[in-house]
Amino acid sequence: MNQMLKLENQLCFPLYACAKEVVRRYTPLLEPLGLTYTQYIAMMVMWEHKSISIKDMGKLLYLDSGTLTPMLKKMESAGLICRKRSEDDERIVMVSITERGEELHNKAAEIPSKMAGCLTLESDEAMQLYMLLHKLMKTF
Amino acid sequence: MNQMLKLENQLCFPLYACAKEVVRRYTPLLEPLGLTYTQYIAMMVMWEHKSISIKDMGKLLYLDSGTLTPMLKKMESAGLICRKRSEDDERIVMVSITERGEELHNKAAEIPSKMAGCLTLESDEAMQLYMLLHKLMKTF
DNA sequence: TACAATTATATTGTATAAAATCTAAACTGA
DNA sequence: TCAGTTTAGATTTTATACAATATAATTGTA
Repeated sequence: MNQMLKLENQLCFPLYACAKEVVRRYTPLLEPLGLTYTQYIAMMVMWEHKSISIKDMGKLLYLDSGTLTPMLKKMESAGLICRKRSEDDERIVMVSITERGEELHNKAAEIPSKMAGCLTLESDEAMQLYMLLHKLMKTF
Repeated sequence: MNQMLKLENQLCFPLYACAKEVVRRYTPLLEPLGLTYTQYIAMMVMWEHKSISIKDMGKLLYLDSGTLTPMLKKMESAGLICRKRSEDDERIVMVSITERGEELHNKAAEIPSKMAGCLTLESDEAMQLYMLLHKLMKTF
């Protein structure tokens, strides 16, 4: 049996499994905010940028319009953001944060520390992991 | 603005984004085998175990029956595996690899090295990442 | 041995994801 | 200037994922 084709010898599998499990741990923390994980990272973009095109949000989140369009429409009907075509260039849809979206920022404040408390890495290990993942991301 | 609620300060986001991008890089490599990434890791389990219950496969892959049941049915109709209820305990569905499933093992042999070639990590960095992810997985 | 609790899988509903295709708007060069 | 190309989003299709619920088989126990 090809040893490389064993799960335990794979680098990509723990990456895939860890990511899923971490996202799953977010679910109960985000539920009171009415957000899914993907919506939460979209809100992070909105809290920082206030207004941004769908294209630029897609670059930041590594998501395409097939994922973003329906999700942003849901978030709009939840009153967190609004979508409006740019007047300069009608191809571009600008997404802007609403009052209601800003209010969620306070409620979300405690989430990062709560998540950090769930994970078993020491802070130097977390930093190492952070750097390795960023280096790996440069591949893409 | 809460600095912790910025994408760039998150540990979980690069984990999530990396995992997605890596899986995306598998797609063209797996296409000739007619497999998706999730089906590929399920085949890894089958190549190693030959026969296993859905429950045990779920533990290995961190997937539940809601994901596995429909996927394994597809893989069965593709002739890669067969599903059969255990005679000892009718609740258990045993999944077994077929000839056709075994044949795919050879075709898959070159995939791990091709993927490794796509990634920009040095081998010691890859090993570090491997260990950190496994440590993180122990949280779950 | 009934019967409550547990277990393994299946089903349903909701939410991503990504590839492929489509559409309308904007750009570009002869 | 206008046909061809590019670009930004939307749509469609297919495939996960997971929570919640349902169901049938098995087990534990009074």
